Amino acid sequence: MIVGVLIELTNKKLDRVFDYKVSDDLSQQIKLGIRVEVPFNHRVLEGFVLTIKKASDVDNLKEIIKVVDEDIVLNEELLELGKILQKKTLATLISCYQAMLPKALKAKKKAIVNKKFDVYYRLNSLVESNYNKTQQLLINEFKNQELVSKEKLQKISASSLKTLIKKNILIEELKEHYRLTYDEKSSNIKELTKQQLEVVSQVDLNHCDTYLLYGVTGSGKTEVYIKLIDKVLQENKTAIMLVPEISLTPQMVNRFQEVFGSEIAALHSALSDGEKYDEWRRINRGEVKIVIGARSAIFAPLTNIGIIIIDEEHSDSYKQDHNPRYDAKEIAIIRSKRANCPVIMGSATPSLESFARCSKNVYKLLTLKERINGKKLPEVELIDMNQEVKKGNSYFSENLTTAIDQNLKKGEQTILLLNRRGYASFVTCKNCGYTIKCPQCDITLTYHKSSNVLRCHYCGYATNLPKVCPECKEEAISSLGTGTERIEEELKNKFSHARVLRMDYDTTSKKGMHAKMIQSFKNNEYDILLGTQIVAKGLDFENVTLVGVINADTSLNIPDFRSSETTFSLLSQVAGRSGRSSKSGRVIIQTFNPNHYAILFAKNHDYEGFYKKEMAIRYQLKYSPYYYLCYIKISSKDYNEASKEANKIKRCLEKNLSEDIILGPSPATIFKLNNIYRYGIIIKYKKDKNLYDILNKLIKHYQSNNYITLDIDFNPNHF
DNA sequence: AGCACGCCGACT
DNA sequence: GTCGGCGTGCTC
Repeated sequence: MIVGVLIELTNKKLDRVFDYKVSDDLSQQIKLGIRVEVPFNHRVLEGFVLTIKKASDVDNLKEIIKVVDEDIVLNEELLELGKILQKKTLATLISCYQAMLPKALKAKKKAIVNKKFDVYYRLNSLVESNYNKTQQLLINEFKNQELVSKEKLQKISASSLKTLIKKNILIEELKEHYRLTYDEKSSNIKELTKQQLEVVSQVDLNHCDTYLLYGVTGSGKTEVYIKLIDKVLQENKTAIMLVPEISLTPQMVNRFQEVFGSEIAALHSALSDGEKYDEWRRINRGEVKIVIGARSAIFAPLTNIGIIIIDEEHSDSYKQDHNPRYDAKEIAIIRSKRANCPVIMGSATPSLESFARCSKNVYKLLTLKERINGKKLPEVELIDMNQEVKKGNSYFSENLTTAIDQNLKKGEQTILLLNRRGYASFVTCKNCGYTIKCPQCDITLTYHKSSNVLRCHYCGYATNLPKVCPECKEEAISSLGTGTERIEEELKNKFSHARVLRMDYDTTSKKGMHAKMIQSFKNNEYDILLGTQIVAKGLDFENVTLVGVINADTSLNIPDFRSSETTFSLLSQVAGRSGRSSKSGRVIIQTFNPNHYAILFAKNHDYEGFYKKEMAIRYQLKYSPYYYLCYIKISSKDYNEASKEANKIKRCLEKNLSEDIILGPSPATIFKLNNIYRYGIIIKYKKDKNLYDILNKLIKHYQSNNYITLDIDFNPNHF
């Protein structure tokens, strides 16, 4: 037997199958998609078996060392999906397979995750007639069952257990247990409103259509998902439910576990490697019906899928921002075609791309117009910060200050959003205007007050805050910008008695912290929740009646053609956090651009108005969804080499893609990162007829060039 | 990727 | 002489 093995190395030159002989005693264990250990150029590596055959063109084949798995890791569907993924992303095939698996199951010699075992004992023989005290104990314990856990035998000392095992009276048996446990179901599916039922009835569960569920915040999308999944389970099929990222997953998992109990498995980054490993195997063994997770959960090895749901579909986290740069929404549609089941994408502020597809009848539109409590969306007040600054208010306008004060007095809660996208607290010299940047990445360093260091958010470089300006030598360094810490300080000054909970990347990075904070805010242990975008997403607090946005516009200023869309979406989402229960809510948005359309449409809760306006702009500027974009990044240690090759590539593209628009090369947003210079070329195209061929040729051409690295990103989120 | 091999300069 | 720096080639 000969097998073709795809080895673990991520190198374009090695991204193909290598043949190996299989000894007779290993051949029964060999299956497609299983991991094996092979000798490869003076070392031992792991790889996936992709082909099984009788003969090879290569002579002097080496032999497989061992088979790593008992169960198949990549089933037939995933093997095929990996190849599709490779064609779509132009990443290496091995990286596509690795991306589909939890760390513990990737082909990689290191990264060992153990199974967890419980120790049990079996009573073998007790032949003596006069039982001593321990033996009597044993007889009692084993009266009703064959296996007794170690915990139950605590009355017997460790040393006597040892002797019993030695004498072969007790036999030790290990039983694997999964790290996560789920309680049994504790509640039923909520009664749906007429509007929700209408939506549910419109979904054809036996057809592979894609639906966009456009429902305002608080319209009860989650319950629609639950109802649909319940229907699917009754057909004895399974379901995948994607949520944006960690922040939302625990909540969603809790709600699903109330309804579906232990039929669910979770896959998201808040889990440890071991937990992910266990959850994945529960899925692979067919022990669960529903998988809830972040982006990569779209590759869950479920069989017989009956529905795929993607919540908050506008979130950019469904697109992976490193190789393979896949989009989970695309993968969902591919899998749905194979399973002949629907895909449901839900959002209060759908991505322009998805909404546009509805208007072309590529997706089917489902609408939830009303909030479930019958309440209107909250009144939104815009504050012109230009005027406030003249009055001497820098962070908190008069109106926001009074509103917070009133809320504190009423004992109701407030959420404050600090829009920090593309913006953070940084340090400049008041004298000469010099801004301290990272020596490796050319990125403005972010000031962290608690540790008094400046840090690069891209490479991690850290330095102490200098006393004098490195440029003009004046003692005029001061921190600008508005970090959450700064605002928190200001809040404490203004409302000394308020209990403020700060939530941002720094405070929630520890495992489980995020969920804990949300719970304590829910329990009314705090008056004010202050945070970055993390507070805008899907949270549901009964007692929140005021939402304040400190600085609405920072995300408008980032150099990205989607900045209006992300700003609109963020503001709409956060406004929806207010007044979700019987109490009505209020929203105050502070901005320096009170006339910007993204902010005005958000104020009026007018998604469709925003959609029309933004679509017109995209049309004019030839952006998505009118054109597809492809971003080619050319990077090199050598400044001149990078620019020279980037221009060569541009010329090559122009020659071969006459119908497309080719922009650049221009320095990437971060031109210098880790001492590597980066140029970008943008291709705007309508048809991809020649594009993939040309790009594949370029990749091939540069694969043996040690000075130039090519990176290709279709539908990029960032440049 | 990372190991072997080979070619060159520096040094106990 | 020989240690070690790194450029090049190769991997079933």
